Amino acid sequence: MKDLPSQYDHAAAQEKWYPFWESRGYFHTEADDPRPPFTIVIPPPNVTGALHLGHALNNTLQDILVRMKRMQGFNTLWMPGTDHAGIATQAVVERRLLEEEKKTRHDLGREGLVKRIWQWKDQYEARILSQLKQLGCSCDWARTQFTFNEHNSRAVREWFFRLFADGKIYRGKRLVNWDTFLQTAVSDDEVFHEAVKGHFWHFKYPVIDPKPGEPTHVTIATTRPETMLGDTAVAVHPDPATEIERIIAAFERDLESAPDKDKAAIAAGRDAHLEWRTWKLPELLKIRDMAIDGRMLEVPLTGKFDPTTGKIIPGTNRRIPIILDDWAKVGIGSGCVKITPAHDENDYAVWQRHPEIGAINIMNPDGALNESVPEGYRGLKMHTKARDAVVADMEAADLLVRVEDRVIDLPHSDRSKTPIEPYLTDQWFMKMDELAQTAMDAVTSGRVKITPERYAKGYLDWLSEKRDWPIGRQLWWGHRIPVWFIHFRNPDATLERLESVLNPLLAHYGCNRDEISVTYDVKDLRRGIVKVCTKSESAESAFRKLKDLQECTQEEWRHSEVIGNLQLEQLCLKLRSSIRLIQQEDDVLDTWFSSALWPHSTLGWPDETPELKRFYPTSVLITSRDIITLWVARMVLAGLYNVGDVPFHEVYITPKILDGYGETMSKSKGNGVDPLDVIEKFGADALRFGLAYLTTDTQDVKLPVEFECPHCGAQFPQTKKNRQLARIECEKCGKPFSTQWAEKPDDKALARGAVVSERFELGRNFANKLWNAARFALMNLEGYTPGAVADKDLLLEDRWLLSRLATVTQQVTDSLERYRYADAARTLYDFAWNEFCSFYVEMTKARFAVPEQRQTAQQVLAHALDVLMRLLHPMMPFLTEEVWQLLAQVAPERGLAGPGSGTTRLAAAVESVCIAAWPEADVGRQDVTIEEQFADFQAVLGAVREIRQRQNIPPREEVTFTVRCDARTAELLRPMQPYFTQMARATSTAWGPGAAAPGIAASVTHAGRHGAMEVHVDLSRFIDVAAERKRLEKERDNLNKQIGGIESKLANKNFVDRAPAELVQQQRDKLADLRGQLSSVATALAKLANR
RNA sequence: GGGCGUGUAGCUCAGUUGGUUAGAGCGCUUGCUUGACAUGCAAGAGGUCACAGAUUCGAGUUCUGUCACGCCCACCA
Repeated sequence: MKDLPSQYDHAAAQEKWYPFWESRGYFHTEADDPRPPFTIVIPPPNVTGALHLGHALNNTLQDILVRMKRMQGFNTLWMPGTDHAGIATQAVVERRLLEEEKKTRHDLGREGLVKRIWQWKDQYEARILSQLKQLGCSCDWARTQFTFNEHNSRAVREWFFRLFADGKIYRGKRLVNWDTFLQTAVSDDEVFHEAVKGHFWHFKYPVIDPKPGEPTHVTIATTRPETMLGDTAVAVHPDPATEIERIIAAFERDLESAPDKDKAAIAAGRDAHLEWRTWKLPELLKIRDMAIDGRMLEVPLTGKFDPTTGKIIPGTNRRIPIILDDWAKVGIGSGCVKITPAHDENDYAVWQRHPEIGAINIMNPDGALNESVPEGYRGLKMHTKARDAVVADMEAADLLVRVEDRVIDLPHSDRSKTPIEPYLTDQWFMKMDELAQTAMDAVTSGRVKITPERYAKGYLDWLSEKRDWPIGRQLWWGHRIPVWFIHFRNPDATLERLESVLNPLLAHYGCNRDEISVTYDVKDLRRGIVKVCTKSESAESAFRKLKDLQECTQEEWRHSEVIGNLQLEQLCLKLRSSIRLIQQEDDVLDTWFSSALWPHSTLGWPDETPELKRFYPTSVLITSRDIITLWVARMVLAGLYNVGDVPFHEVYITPKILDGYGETMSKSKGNGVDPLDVIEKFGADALRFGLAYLTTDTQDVKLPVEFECPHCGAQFPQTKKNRQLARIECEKCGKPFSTQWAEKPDDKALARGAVVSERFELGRNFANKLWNAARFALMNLEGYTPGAVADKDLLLEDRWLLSRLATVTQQVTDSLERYRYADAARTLYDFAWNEFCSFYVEMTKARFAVPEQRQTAQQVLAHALDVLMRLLHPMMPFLTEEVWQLLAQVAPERGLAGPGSGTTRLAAAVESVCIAAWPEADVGRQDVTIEEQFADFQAVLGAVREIRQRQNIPPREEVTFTVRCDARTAELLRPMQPYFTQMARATSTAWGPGAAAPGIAASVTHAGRHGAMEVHVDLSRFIDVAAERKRLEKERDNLNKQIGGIESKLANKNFVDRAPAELVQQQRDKLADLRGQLSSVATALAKLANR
């Protein structure tokens, strides 16, 4: 034991104990285990990249809970796994493909790309799982899941099929956020807005055959001029005259009620509108009348292109109506607004109100203009070349009125970081009305409880909109939507043929009627199309077979298997004659569609597995707040729909870790922290403890980060400037290095520097403190013999420690059960450091020197260390295991029962702290009196130390002191003499009411349990009069201030009458006590004055 | 524009139902190579609890308003 290093070696402990736990199967659990279950499913990390600090936090919090519950005797299952993260993963692989091989996905083809992504997934999944293990996560690895593995694919197909058969899935034209780089729709949640510098162009559209007195042109303005090629109308407000009056009146009202400082701005707004009324309204009214009259406008640049001149043939431009719609705002610009239904959200809404204007899609999926525009523009990218061309041509045609600079909040795709184009496409949707309601009910009824509660509001607000969920993605990486389109040649006979031709063939190829679901809408049916959803892989392969038979050439047909089977051949001929096309859906499902099933699919659904019965609903979900809607809400509705029960009873939302500037950490910003860097530098225990310590009531937490130079080890703060660099130069030694998080290190050979945070020093230091306390205990447990400890042998400090230990056990358990991680961490930190180490361990030093006290001290120390390790284990698993194992070598049997029994509760320690029982609070040991008595001891000790320090008494010098206090306190303190010697090099010469102050002394007065305690340190050899006087005067002033405060309080009749009597009395006692202290101080001061 | 949250020591944060002199870690000052630990020990300095009102005997804590900051949602031809 003696050769234990004086510093805790976290790397060695991590290397040793994780494999130990895993090999013993502590993390594995079975469904037939009779103990009550406790289940958590991991929020599956995306396989896009390595884990970051946010994951470390989230998973640490889960592990803390899981480890505590395991110790509490639950059958504990923590289900691990990863998410295929459709768009994100495909995007990252495609980006790499382009960078490293200059290839696009089309060069590889669907199969080729998907194969690449699987390779990526294997690589990162392995890395992620390894990171979790290094963090110490006690997941049941044998059950590791992946959202896109075979089983989960089956679950996804099953859910889709049920929804499809239930009529909750439909396909419709919708304006979507189109990512022209990835060529897919992205959801609103995957779009971020970024302010960019842009322009506001004012164009003139000619009026066709203007009558005398009518304007010849209508002016419109746009930030996206290229969209004019898809304009199908210009809108004006139906009643601009009334509307402008209403607006002006509103300004007047605001002006009256607004505070003075805002008045100028409001007046300016009103004046602008007054001016508009004067100058713009008359013309707008004319245009309004023209709209009523059904007059048309010409959209420039949309006519027939003449290749010989390179110009538009005059008179061929598209003609569009002027329509009345209050989307057109009054008081701004000309009051007219162009309408491009296929490329703008609001214009799309206008089209819904005016279906007759139609919509023209002018864009290809790649963001270039399509054949709906004149030849000269085709193939130009919308927001770059097409825009320039349109603006140039409008200017050349003298139809550009003016251009303004303007900052535009441009939507960007979160995945590709390119601008979004609104785009009209066919998309798959899930009807949300009823499903959303069930998810809302689950929370309002309390079946699912969200902590902290405030997050329930966002959840409910979002769901209450009940917006249908666009579930399709135009990607290759993901669950392919299991739908086939069957195009019949004769629309009239569609349904009949479906049953008479398709069904027997499907059956022949191994697909039964109940494995498919058929749907069609009126529009489809008119064109002879039905959609068929396949439930199983066998149904899927039957369709592939049918598709082959339908498409095959004469030659292939002659060699096909159907030849020779007369009945089959007949059917297939019918198939070929009645069906024009069999088409498989290309889209894949939104990632969240499969994530929504996570809690039940990972437990075996759709099969009725023992796991599903045993572990579902899970106990709690721990996740971050930005996916409450995307993920949590959808899991709730999916669970209710598929299994009929909520997926979890509680949801705990974690804090968010921000950098020193309060910004979210991200790879692209370069401010992320790799948990492995922290683990390497400070240890997993330090990281975990530090994270738990930060987890207050979902406060966001700022974590300033530093770079660590790989050459000289110097640390310097990360700034907004240096974190953007791919190559960072050390501020100390000047040598360059890169960081893992830099997006593109320009030099791969560059040494990698870590990004760390000094905030984790707290945990590292704490771990080391605990390690050394344990080391001390182990050294002094030599000769430990398990045996009974009689209550009477317990000294004051033993009773104090056991009382505190009981309280701490209660507090930690309670805090963790309520997700108050920081409270639990702080409680343990304070207790272990300031009570266990600073007092108890210190005091045992004296006792180990006294043979008859040695054994009791050893037993209490071993017991306390045992309990402390168990309490700390969820937060610091490696350190506690290391200590646990060492302790087992010297004290294999230990334990202490509640009071009164007079015996120890000796028990052989179990083989790992992982599976040790969670401590139960010995409430019988809790004793307020003992704790107060101990506080008196601490106060006297503190007073002596304070005087020594203040008087600059050399540490080696012995001092003597007296304590004037009541007799009872004196009785308690007298036996503590050895501790004063050891902890303050001080010897008491008198205790009690009669103890007099030495002639020359420095004094401190302290409010004790039974009146004031005066501590006098004999200073005849050391006195520093000036210092002491200064101190006493300060003390006197402080006392006077307090006395004044209480006196005025007590003089207040209201206080005396209305405050609780108890409190008033308390104040009176306090006042008396303070006055006593004041007089002692005065006496001491007077004495000094005489010197 | 709507919602949620946050302003407490130089920095990062605690402060549970209103009730002694508002706490911790880091940093800072002073003194210590104390036989567990310098990743440590002892002592100390440092705060008008964003601001203004209200309720109350009493407000960091409750209410109203103001200012600043952050996040989410919606919108911006």
